[in-house]
Amino acid sequence: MYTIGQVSEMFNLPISTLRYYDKEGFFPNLERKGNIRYFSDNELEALRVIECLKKSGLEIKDIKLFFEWVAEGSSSYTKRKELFEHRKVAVKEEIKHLEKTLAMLEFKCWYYDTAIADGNEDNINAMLPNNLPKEIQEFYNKAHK
Amino acid sequence: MYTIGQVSEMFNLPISTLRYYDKEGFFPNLERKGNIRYFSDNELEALRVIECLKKSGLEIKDIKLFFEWVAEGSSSYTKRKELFEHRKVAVKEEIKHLEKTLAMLEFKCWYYDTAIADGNEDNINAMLPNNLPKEIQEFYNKAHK
DNA sequence: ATAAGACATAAACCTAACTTTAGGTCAAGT
DNA sequence: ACTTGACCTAAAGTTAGGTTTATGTCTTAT
Repeated sequence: MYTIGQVSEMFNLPISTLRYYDKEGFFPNLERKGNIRYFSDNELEALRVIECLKKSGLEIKDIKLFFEWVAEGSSSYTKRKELFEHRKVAVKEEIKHLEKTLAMLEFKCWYYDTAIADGNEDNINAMLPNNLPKEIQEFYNKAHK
Repeated sequence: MYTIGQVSEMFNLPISTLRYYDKEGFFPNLERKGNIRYFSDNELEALRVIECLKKSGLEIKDIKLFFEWVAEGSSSYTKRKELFEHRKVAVKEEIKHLEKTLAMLEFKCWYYDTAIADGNEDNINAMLPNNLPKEIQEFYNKAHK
């Protein structure tokens, strides 16, 4: 059993955020003793799920919906499974998008390394868009496709 | 040369967003003929940089700063290079975080597959936290570390 | 000549996800 | 007795990043 202050430290989340999540109904089984919240492992796992779903791109109102499904019991297993499957697809796409972003960043780092060495961007611009060094050309193409 | 409507289609961005970016100073060399904007390859590349920096987690006000550095010319090459290096680190961290998220999603998919097959969560709960099937245990550990 | 469609501006408006404020309870230490 | 520190609530406030609205211009097709 943990107080809200302890959970705040453990998850590096402001106390106000934990209260907000509670108000949103994310801890339906949270225990209280004399108005004070006590978090159990149950709530810690709920917090991990919240962070996971949030990171996957789900909005708070839809995470709320998920916790309503949990409250419905075993009849909602299939719905819950499908939610996680869809989130998996979304996260995989997001990672791909970030890898494209990374390619642009690699290109730009090379660009400025070269510009610093040359003192100007003339040589680089002469190589664009198809005569860059092999490895850099790959970054460039990935970032521009 | 492209009109704002064409660029909007090409980048799948609302016209209002392009005007907003312009107002923020992201297209310092944008040409106008009789008050109408004409976007060149220059501005398209600026848009790619904006999307890249935004995706990397940079705020609009800091992207603004970057375009001010560009306007300063070659004296800001080093600053610009450092910005891209830092963004690279940030994106790599973000990808790692998403991979952890993905591990949680994989675990949850298995969890509900099993719950659906069993009709309840009892068997699963008996395996937690250390006696899961090998592959699933790895997802679980990654998601809970 | 008039209606439609693409362009323009300034300024007000919107939304999500918190965060802050103002006020209060309660237990422990000095 | 009183101050400190951790907890509580309800309600108002904040912020980023656009988006919408109201109004107007200009060109082109009917």
